[in-house]
Amino acid sequence: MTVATATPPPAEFSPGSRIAVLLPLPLAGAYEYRVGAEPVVAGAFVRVPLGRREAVGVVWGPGPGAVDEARLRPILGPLPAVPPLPAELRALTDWVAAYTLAPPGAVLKMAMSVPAALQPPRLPPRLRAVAPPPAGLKASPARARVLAQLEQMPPASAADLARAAGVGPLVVRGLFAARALEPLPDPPEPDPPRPDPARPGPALSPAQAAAAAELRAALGAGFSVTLLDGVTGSGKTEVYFEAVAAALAAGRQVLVLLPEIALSAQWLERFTRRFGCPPLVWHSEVGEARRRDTWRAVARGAAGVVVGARSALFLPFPALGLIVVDEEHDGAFKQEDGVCYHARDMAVVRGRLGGFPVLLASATPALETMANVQAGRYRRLALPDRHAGAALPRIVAVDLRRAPPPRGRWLGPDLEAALAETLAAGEQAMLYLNRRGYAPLTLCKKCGFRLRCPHCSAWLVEHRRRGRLLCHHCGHAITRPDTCPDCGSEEGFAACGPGVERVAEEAAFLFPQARLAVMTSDTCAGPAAAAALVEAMAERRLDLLVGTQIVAKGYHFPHLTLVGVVDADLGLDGGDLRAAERTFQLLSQVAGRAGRAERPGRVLLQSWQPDHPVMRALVAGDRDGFLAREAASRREAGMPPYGRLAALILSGEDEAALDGFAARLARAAPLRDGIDLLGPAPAPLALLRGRHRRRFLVKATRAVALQAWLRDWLGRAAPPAGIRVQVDVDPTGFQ
DNA sequence: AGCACGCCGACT
DNA sequence: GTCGGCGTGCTC
Repeated sequence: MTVATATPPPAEFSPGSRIAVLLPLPLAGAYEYRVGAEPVVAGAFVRVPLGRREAVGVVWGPGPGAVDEARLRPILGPLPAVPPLPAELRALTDWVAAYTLAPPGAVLKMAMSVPAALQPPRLPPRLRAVAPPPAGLKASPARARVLAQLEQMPPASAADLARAAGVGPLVVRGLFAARALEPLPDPPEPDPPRPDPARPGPALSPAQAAAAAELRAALGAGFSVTLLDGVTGSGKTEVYFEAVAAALAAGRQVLVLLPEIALSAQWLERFTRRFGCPPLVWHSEVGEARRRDTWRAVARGAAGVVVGARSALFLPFPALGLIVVDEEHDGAFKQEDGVCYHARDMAVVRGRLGGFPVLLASATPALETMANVQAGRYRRLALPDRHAGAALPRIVAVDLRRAPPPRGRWLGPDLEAALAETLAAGEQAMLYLNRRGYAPLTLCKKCGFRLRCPHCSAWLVEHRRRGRLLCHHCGHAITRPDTCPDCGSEEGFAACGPGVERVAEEAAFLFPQARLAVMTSDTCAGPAAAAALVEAMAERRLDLLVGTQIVAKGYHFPHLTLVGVVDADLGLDGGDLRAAERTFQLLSQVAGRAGRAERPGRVLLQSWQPDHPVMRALVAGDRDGFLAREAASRREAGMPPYGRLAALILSGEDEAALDGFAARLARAAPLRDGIDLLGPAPAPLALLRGRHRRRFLVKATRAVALQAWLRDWLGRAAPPAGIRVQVDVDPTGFQ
C-alpha cells in the first residue's frame, strides 16, 4: 500500500556507536549497547545479549554514554523481516510510561505482545530442482525418482517430496547437499482483504450526513478530538463508518476501539456490509496464530482497519490516520493491573503524537469528555434523534417502598404486571440485574456465619447451575458444605439477595409458559454462544431474557419492548467517586435496548430511592442536567476532572510488614500546597488473592506536577521484599 | 521477565 | 555427606 505520511527518514546509528535499546522488561530505563558491523535505524528490533541469555529489544535512540566501556556489549543484529517500531509508537510508549509511572519497558511489552510475530515465518523451505543439474551429480534410482517426481508436482518441502517419491529423507537431503535441489524464496505473507471505502454506504439522515461531512473535513486537518454524541439507535456507527471510509481512501490505517464485551458479531456484520469484508479483530480471545498474522499485517501497513479492545492501542501501525473510541465512557477501557492506563485518553495522546483525528462516540459521554468539550478542547457533534422514526423508550421509576416485592422475591407487583402484559401481547421482555450467580451471600441458618473466600475479603457467590460457591475475585470455588464451618450446625444455609439465576427462577415461577434464557458471562463464554442467544431473541424463539451487564452492550434486540431493571440502586453506594455517573451510564445503556424497531419500548427501574438524582435524570431523560450537577459537585470537591487523583496500592502477604511500610511511606511524603494525601487505609478489597492491601489516595490541584511529586515521594522509601507498590494515576474504579 | 547465586531439608 | 527448595538481585 502507499503510505501517505511524510515522516522523516529514521535516525541511523553507525557501526561501533553507542545506542539505547529498550527491552520489554520492567527495568528502570533503556540499556546501552554497541552497534555491530551493520548500521541500525531507530526503532529497529534487535537481538541483544542480556546476562547469559538473549533478548529482543528496540533501538530507542543514541546511547547516553552512561555505562562503562567494559560493561558495554555489542548487539547481536537486527531481526529480519520486521519493520521498525514506528516513531509515533515509540513516542507513545515514552509518554504512557511517564504518565503512568510504569517502567517504559513494561509499556513496550504491550507493543510486543506477540513474540511469534517477531520471528520469521517458520515454514519448512520448499525445494525445486536446479536446472540444469550440477555437473558430476551422482545418479541413483532413488535420486532419479525424486527428480522425476519434482517434474510433476509443485515445489514441496523435503518431507513431502521424500514421501511422494517413496524414498527416505536422506535421499532428498543428499540431493540438496549436492546442490541438485534449491530452496524457493518464501512466498510473501498473504495480505488480509482490504475494506473498500468506495462501496456505497447506507442512506444517511440529514443530521447523520451533516455529522459525517464534518468528520471527513476533520480528517485532512491534523490532530483533533471529536465527540460523536447520540442516543442508542441514532446511527453513530454509520456516521463514523464514513470517517473510516475517508481515512482508508486517503491511504491511512484505522483503529476502532470497543469495550471487549461490545465486540459482537453484530458489529462485525455491520462493518462487513459497509466495507465488503470484515476488519481485523484484536482482543484477548483471538488465538495465537491469528494474533501473529494481525500484528504483522498491521506492522507492514497491510491492515486497513483493526477493531479491538484496549490493548489494540499498542499495535505498530505505520500509517495510522484515525482512531475511533466507541462507547468511550465504558469502564473497560481502563486497565487496572500492570500498567494502569485509560485507552481512551491514551488514544487521544496517540492521535496528538501522530497528528491525526480521534473520534469518541457515546450516548452517555464520560464527565471527563464533556468537560473537555466545555473547555473547547474537544469538538462535539450531536445526533439528536433515533432515526427511522423509532421513539425513545419511556422510563419509569418504580418505588419499591410503596410496592415492594413479596418476601424472598425480587420482582415487585408493578414489574410483574408489566411483564404479564408484555408476554400476553406476544412481545419480548428483558430483566437486568448486574449480579452473576444465584445469591451473593450464603449464611448459616443457625449462627449466621457467612461463607467467605479464604483469600479475598469477599463473600462466596452461589452459582446454583454449577452447584458451586465462587469467589468472583480470585476464582476460588467450593461445593456447598453440609455443615456450618463455624458452629457445625446441620440446619443448612440461607441464600441472601438475588443474582440473575435467582431472578430467572422467580420469573419462571411467575410465567411458567414463557421461554426464558439467562445471559451472563457464565452462560455465554464465547462470542458464538452470545450470538446464538441474540439470534434466538431476534427470531422470537425466546420471550424473556435475564441478564447482567452483557445484555446492555453492543447487542440489538429488535423485538424487545420491555426492560425491567431489578435493582436500579445496585452500584450507587460504596463511596465511589463515579458511582452515580456509572449507574446513569449503565442504566441508560440498558434502557436503550427497549423498543428500537417500530414498537415503542418501556423501562421500569425498581428502586428504593426513586428520588435519587440518577433515577430522576433517567426518568426525565435529562442527561445533560445530571452531568452538569455531577460536574458542579466534582468541581466543588476538587475532584477529577477539576482536580487530579492518583491511587497507590501497597500489597503484601505479611500484614504487619505491610502496615509498617505504609506508615514509613506516609512519614516520607514531601507534603506541600496543592497536594492532599489520604491514607493509608485498607484498600476496598483489603485482602485479594491472599495479599493484604492498603491504599493511599493523592489528591492534587491541576497546577501540581503530580507525576513528578509521586516519583519524588516513592524515591524516598524503598519497599521491603514481598511488598508491591502499584501506582494508578487517574484511578476510575475503587480497586 | 529469566537466570543466577545463596542458604536450609530429604535423599543416595 | 549431596540434590534441590525458591528468596534476592542483576542484567547495558
